[in-house]
Amino acid sequence: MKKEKEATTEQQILDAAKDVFQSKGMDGARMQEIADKAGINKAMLHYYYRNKQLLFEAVFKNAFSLLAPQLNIILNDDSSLEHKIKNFTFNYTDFMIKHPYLPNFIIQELNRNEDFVLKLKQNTGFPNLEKFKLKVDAEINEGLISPIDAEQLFVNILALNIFPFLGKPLIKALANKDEKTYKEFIERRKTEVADFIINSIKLP
Amino acid sequence: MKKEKEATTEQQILDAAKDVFQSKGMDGARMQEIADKAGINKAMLHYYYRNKQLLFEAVFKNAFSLLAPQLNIILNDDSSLEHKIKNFTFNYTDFMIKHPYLPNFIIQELNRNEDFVLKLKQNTGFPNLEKFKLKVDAEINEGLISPIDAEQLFVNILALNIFPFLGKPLIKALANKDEKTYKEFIERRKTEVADFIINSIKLP
DNA sequence: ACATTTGTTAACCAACTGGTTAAACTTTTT
DNA sequence: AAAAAGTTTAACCAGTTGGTTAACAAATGT
Repeated sequence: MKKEKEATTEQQILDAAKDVFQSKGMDGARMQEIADKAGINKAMLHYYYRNKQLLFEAVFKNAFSLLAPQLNIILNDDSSLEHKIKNFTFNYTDFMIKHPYLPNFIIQELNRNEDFVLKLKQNTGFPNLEKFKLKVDAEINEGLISPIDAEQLFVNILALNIFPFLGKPLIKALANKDEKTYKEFIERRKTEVADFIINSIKLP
Repeated sequence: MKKEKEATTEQQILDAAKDVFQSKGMDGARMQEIADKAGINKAMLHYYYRNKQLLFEAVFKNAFSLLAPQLNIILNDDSSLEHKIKNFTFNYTDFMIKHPYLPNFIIQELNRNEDFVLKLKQNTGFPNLEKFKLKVDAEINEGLISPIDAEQLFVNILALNIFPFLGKPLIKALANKDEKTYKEFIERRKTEVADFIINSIKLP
């Protein structure tokens, strides 16, 4: 067997499948289009991944494994809440600028098949809120921030960071933005969102 | 022609199409399933709506025409920003609890076909930000709120209100919530989100 | 050297999909 | 009451789709 090419073909398929699935979704994607983009015969897709569903799951798990570490930036480091929020907002936004299809792909497919998330939760490294909750409660007790439910705060942080990518076409339409001004708008959010959150919770 | 039944068949199709399109999206929806759900022959779909694309557009415009007035709650009334935010947050969340598929459907299909939004913008009643911007700037000048870009604020408001519905499966997984605790979580947001926003921008 | 395993292709297939057609039935018009 | 217009159905159709097969090519083991 050809060691190098073996890995390459399988990877070529995965790369092509990522492109097609992320832009068209499970239902809109076509096996033939993936094969064409990978520059190989359609039968190879089945040779390496058996069927569309398994190929899709490989792509999806890959995508989620990119997102999970981003979430752990805010959930599992030991810095102050203020630092967590600034760090996460900046990193996450920067990361998403480089992977613009990712949030929509994950949200869309998670909604299409709610049971699918159960498979992900079995993975080690699936993000966990416990440490974040403790930190929030600790800072409340120290009088550093005003009382707030940690889960609500976490969803607020996610919302403010993820929504601008999910709702890109809506935002462009509502605010009359073209691609350039939209990007500038997102760029500004790298710091503005963190300030917005911290303003809301920090005590003087 | 039968006046009553004429309207009814067309409406039955639209209702069935709404169900199927909103839960499966354009690509995942099947004309046969819509016909079955409407209890009629598949040919009738084409008789009334010509083809899948036009039927889809009818459903989509219908859905968007439900959303637009919700946005105008915050954009076009004359009350204070604080009142706008409280009013919008409460109304929007309450509305979405009753139409849970709506946000995901709109966001998903807007992302699938970015050009599609252009058709919507031609509609009269398409939400417009101008009045909201003036109000924000006015309250900044009056010293009521801290300086903030009106568009950023508006996207923040949208994000905090819409994301919890878009990211429902993700939130349920990350926070270990079942359907019941998720609903309680959303219910609390009707007031908490408004407080979170106002806390962030209001000056003492 | 040669048999075995692994990788690749072209051709094929059954099921499905959106859409059409022609005829039947119903309501409205004249 | 008959013609015209509108509504509904069953059967059909061509193109597409995910997936299979059988034969061929390349690498590997012995």
